[in-house]
Amino acid sequence: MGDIFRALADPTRRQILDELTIRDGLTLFEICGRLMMLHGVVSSRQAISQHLAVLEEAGLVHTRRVGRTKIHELNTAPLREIIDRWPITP
Amino acid sequence: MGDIFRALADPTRRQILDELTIRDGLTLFEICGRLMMLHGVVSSRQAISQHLAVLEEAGLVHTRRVGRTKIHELNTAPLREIIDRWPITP
DNA sequence: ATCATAGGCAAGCTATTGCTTGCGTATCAA
DNA sequence: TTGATACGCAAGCAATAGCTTGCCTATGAT
Repeated sequence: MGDIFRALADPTRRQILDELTIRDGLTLFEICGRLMMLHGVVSSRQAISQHLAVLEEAGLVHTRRVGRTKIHELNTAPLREIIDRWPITP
Repeated sequence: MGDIFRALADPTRRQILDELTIRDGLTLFEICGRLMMLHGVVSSRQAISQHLAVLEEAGLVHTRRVGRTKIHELNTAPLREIIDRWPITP
């Protein structure tokens, strides 16, 4: 299992999580398109693919292949580690 | 205001937050000592000082000077941004 | 069978990060 | 006032991260 903190450290990766929060189950190309349209992200497909690999290693994204596409699904469960580790005092 | 995600990305900085969670209001030298004793961290004083600066810029640590020492206090409030941004679904 | 689509792999480059080193400043004790 | 303690500043260095480039594989359509 990878490092969720390192995965969250990159702003593009956080925007990918934002997109999956809005609309889950996107393919790589769909994520590329939405990031460019809605956030002005200009990264290449390979860059996004590498970001998705980091997110997947951290357990924040689960994937499954459907035909020649790959569906990416958000999994926020690992974020619980953060609030368990440093309790948020109001 | 700095980037809390980048601040959390480094393992030494996370251990600093751990120490402040156990015992709050430590000085730089106390943090250095406890990190070395309890976690086997071998970083220099300057390295820890730079880490604390990053944590302070991110708002995760507040400081106040007392004589010639500097008291570091944990502030977990910025962590709320994380759970607000990506709701944790059980 | 041919071609286009969706994605993977790996090497190379550049910017950033974390660390060290050396010196400087402020506070306290003697 | 002299010395020791606690910390700050800034330049330099090595490791890492993110990105690009080029080529490859697999699935689906015609």
